Amino acid sequence: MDVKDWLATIQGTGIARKLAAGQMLYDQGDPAIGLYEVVSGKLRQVRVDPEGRVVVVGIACAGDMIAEGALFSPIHDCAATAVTKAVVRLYRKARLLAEFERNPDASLAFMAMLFGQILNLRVRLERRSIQSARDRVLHYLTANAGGKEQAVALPSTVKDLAAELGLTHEALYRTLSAMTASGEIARRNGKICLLAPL
Amino acid sequence: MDVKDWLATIQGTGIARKLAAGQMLYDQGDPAIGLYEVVSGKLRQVRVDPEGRVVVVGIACAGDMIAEGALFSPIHDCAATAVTKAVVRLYRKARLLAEFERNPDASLAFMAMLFGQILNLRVRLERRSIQSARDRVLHYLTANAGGKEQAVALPSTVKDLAAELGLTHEALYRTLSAMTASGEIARRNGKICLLAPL
DNA sequence: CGAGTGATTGACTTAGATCAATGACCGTGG
DNA sequence: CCACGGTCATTGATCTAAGTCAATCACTCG
Repeated sequence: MDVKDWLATIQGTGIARKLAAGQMLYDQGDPAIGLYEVVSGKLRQVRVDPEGRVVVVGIACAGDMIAEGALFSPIHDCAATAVTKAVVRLYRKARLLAEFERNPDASLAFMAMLFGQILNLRVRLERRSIQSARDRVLHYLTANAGGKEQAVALPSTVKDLAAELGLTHEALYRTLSAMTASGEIARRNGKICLLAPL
Repeated sequence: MDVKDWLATIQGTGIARKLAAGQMLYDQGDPAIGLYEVVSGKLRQVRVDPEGRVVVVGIACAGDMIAEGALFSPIHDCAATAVTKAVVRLYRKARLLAEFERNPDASLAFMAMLFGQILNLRVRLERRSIQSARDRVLHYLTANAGGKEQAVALPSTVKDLAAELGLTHEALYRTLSAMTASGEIARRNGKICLLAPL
C-alpha cells in the first residue's frame, strides 16, 4: 500500500488551503499543527542555519508531502513558501496519529514514504561529493530524467537548481551553456534533455 | 516511546553477530534480510554510484541502527563494513513487520527514528552548501559537539571525516592545523575540542 | 621486517566563487 | 497603458581557496 492510496482513504479529513505565489505557508519555528500534501503548484522549503545561511531543503511539487516532521516535533524545522500559486491540504497531527493507531498499513505506508525521503536525501548528498560542476549536473540529470526522451523539467528556477546542486547560479549557467554547446544536453522550453552520447 | 526502549522489549529476538575489523557485513545489492543494531564498534556505510564513485553514507556507532531500508527494499542500497571489531544484532524483517502490526507504539517509535535520520541528512546536506572549508568544519563541530567541554570524537579516521565534509583529506588537515594555530580548536587524543572565542 | 594505510606538509594549478554589468520579463500601481 | 522596481537569465573579468600531485613519517599487522 502506498501513501497516496492511504491518504486517499482519509482524504475527506484534509483541509485545503490556497496560497498565492510568494506566500509563506509556515515559517521555521512556527508551531506545527500537521502535515501538508501539495495538491497543485510548487513550494520551496528553506532552512536557515544558526549562522544565518539560507539552504533550500527542497522543492515540493504536486503529490509531495511536506512537514512530515510535524508528527514528531512541536515546531517546524524549516519554512515553506509558495513559489507559484498553490493549493495544499492540511492533515492534522492528531488525526494521523489516530489513524496510525488503528491501521498498521497506514503506518507502513508512511514509513515507506519517510524512507523514500531518506533515499532521496542520500542521493542528493552523494551528488555533493562530486567535484566537477559538469558531473554534478550529469548526476542530477541521470537521476531525474524521465519520459520518452530523457528530459528533466527544472523544479522552479535555474537559480534554485544551482542551490540544489551546490553551485553558484553563474557557474551553473556556464556549465549548462558548455554542455549545450558540446551537444550533451539540449534545452527546450524549461526542460533539459539529456542527449545520448554518440 | 523511543526506538531503543522498544527494541529492548523485543531484544530477545535479535541475533548477535561478531565482525572483525575490515569485515563486510553486507554489500550493496545483497538481499536484505533485516536490519541491524550496532551493539559495539563502528561500521562504515558506503555507496558506490553508477559512475563508480565511492561515497561514505555514514559511520554507525554503538546504538545506531543500520539498513532500515531492508524493510522496504529486497536488497541493500549500500554496503556496510566494520571499521573496528564490532558486534551487531540482526532483527529480521518479518518479525519487525509483525511487531508493527501488533503494536502501534513500535511503529511510531520507528517512524520517529526514520525522521531523526531525515533531520540528520538534512543537516549534512545543509553543511555541504557552505563554501569555506573552515566554516564547514565549524558547522560540523557545533552540530556535533557534546560533553562538558565541547568536544567531538572523530567518527573513525580524519580521512573519513574529510569525506563526510566533502573535502579532500589534505584540505582538512590544513584547515584543522590552521584552526588549531588560531586557537579555535584543540586536538586531544582523537577528540577535537571547540574552544570558546575570546 | 616489509607492505599497506593513515597523517602531515609542500608546491602548483585550476575550477568555480566573486564582483559586476546588461537585457528580458513580470506584476503593480498611478 | 506605461513606467518602474524587482527578479531571473546570461556573460565577462578576476581571484583565491581547495583540488591534485608528490613526498615523508608513523603505525599496525601479518
